[in-house]
Amino acid sequence: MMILAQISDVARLAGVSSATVSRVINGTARVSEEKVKRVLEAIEATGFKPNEIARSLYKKSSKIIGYIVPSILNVFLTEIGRAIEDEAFQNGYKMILCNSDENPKKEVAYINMLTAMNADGIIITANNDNLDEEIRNCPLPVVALDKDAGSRYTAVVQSDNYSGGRLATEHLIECGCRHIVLMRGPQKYSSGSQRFLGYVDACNEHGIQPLFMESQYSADVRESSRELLKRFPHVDGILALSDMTAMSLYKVLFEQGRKVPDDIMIVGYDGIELSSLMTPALTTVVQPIEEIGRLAAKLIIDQVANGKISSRENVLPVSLQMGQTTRIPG
Amino acid sequence: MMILAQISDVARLAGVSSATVSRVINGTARVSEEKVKRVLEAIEATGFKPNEIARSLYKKSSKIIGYIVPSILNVFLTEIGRAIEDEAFQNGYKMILCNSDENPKKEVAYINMLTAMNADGIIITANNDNLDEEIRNCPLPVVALDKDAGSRYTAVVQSDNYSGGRLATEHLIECGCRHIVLMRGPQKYSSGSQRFLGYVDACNEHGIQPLFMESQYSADVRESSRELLKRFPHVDGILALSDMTAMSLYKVLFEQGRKVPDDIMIVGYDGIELSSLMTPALTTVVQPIEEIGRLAAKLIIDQVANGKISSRENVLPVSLQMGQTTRIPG
DNA sequence: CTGAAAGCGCTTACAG
DNA sequence: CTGAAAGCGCTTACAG
Repeated sequence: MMILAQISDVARLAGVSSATVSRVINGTARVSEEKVKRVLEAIEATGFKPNEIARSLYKKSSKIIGYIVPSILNVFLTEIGRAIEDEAFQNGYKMILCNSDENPKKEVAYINMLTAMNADGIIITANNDNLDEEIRNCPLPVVALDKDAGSRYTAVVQSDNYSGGRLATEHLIECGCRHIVLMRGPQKYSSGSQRFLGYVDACNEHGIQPLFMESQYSADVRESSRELLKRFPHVDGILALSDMTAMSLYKVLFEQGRKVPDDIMIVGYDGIELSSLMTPALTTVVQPIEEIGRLAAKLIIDQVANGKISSRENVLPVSLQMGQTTRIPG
Repeated sequence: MMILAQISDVARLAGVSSATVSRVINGTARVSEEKVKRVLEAIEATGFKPNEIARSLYKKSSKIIGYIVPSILNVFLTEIGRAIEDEAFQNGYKMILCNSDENPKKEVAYINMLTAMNADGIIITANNDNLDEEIRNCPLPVVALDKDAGSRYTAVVQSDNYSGGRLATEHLIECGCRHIVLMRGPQKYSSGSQRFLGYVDACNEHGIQPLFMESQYSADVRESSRELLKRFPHVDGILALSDMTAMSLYKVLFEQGRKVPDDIMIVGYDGIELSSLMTPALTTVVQPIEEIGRLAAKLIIDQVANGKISSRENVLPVSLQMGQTTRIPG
């Protein structure tokens, strides 16, 4: 613990005004060579670090990007967070990670908090439909992940969920599956509805009956997995909602003696690091996690710099990564 | 996007001074009933939210706790982060998650950044020994996780690593293992050295030869796992460094046709949510993740309130959670 | 109980 | 090129 030097201490030591010190630090105006030298020495001697709070009060920007997620324990979202943080840091921004705990009140509280802190933007994966009012009233740019482009958001970044659903389904069909069940996410999100559409289209094109059941995003889906096996006893392929749920689903299949991929094949979704560390390694639809996070951060950083959003709707491509939970015959 | 009301707008509308509005908001002094009413109405009408930046400039506190971790992808640390965030939020604090990427420069940059933001404290899992200088010069309380109580930290919170190492070893011995290998973490951390001591003591008491090899904290330890099997072909029990590394280790055992728990038993470490979702469910040493995070946050919050740290050294108890990667004979 | 004033620590027109 | 002054939006002694 020690007392911090202020700009006035530096000014006094260097024999100049605070304004001059500020100019040297920010490079906002020419300062005579000699004074620059004295100021730099004084900064060195005092260990002066500008108070960012005072600076943001004037600048009306705190170089903070808020990232609001329903759960910090969702690895996919955390991996996106890592990319946001990385892009932010490279540009002199910080990221505040806000865990809404799937609690609408906490989401609102965080939006207000970030506004009150002069944050420069918000990246959000909301699980709350009644946030419209808050977002409309929010003076900051709000970038949504995993949403259809609604007028209330400044921009939307997501991956191509339709193709993802399609790709996974076509792969299972290619593997010989004929009774494919989709574990369907909430249809109010594009991740849920678009994947479903991709799945249905692929099924129809191959003369296969689409089968599905509702599922939650939580990591532990053992209960609904058991339910699935009961409702669809002939299932030979399952599209999971995420890699984490695939892991939990696999556990149930194993317990019930259903061999993967011999009896039932599984395709996960997201492509988190874990997917390849599972035993067996998971076949999964890989979202461009790094790009999603970076782009979301970049949109906000550019908006601050240029005053306008460069691209409102952003859909990034997905790909299929084959592991050991599916097998192509022959 | 819309313009924000300021305290002066509220004051004008209510026909009082800014000081009075401030008093009503903060409850710092008595205000006549009638003016309170008018102020409240004006706040409602204008949608006024106090600017936290201006407030923190005066108060020299931004109600922010910084949490610096080597990697946001370390699930154990993220679960602790969830607890910190929760405790923080309940007390009107925010948490800034700082991902140091195992980069010492980034750690220093974040410490400076948090200082410049008037953060109220820092919780850190540093992987950098040369941080002493920065921490000594840091005007904020710094709570370390996973460190021996060094004089440079304001406080330390960790779980009982010695007992953890012991507990896991005794369990494997009880399960009949006689060639137990410890995947040993960096000895500069108490998590590494204390667990090792517990392991060695337990081995010695049972007349078993301690065996170990160095390992990293990264999730993917497949390479060192293969190395382990080569160096210790008779191994019948392995203490992993974490649950994540146990998962990766299991993958290698499976690939090499070593049956778990029949041929080799595994004990993980941490007790993250994932440990029970693995197939087979992992036997692991459970750290009190929730308590660790909450306590670390509480120490900082209390320090702000009372001006002093309530407890400098904090060691929390661990427990063993049995899964399917070990089996007690008979 | 209440307002005018000073101050938190910076930055930037403004005037020279 | 440079300093005195005003201002960012609050809070709190101070005086009444």
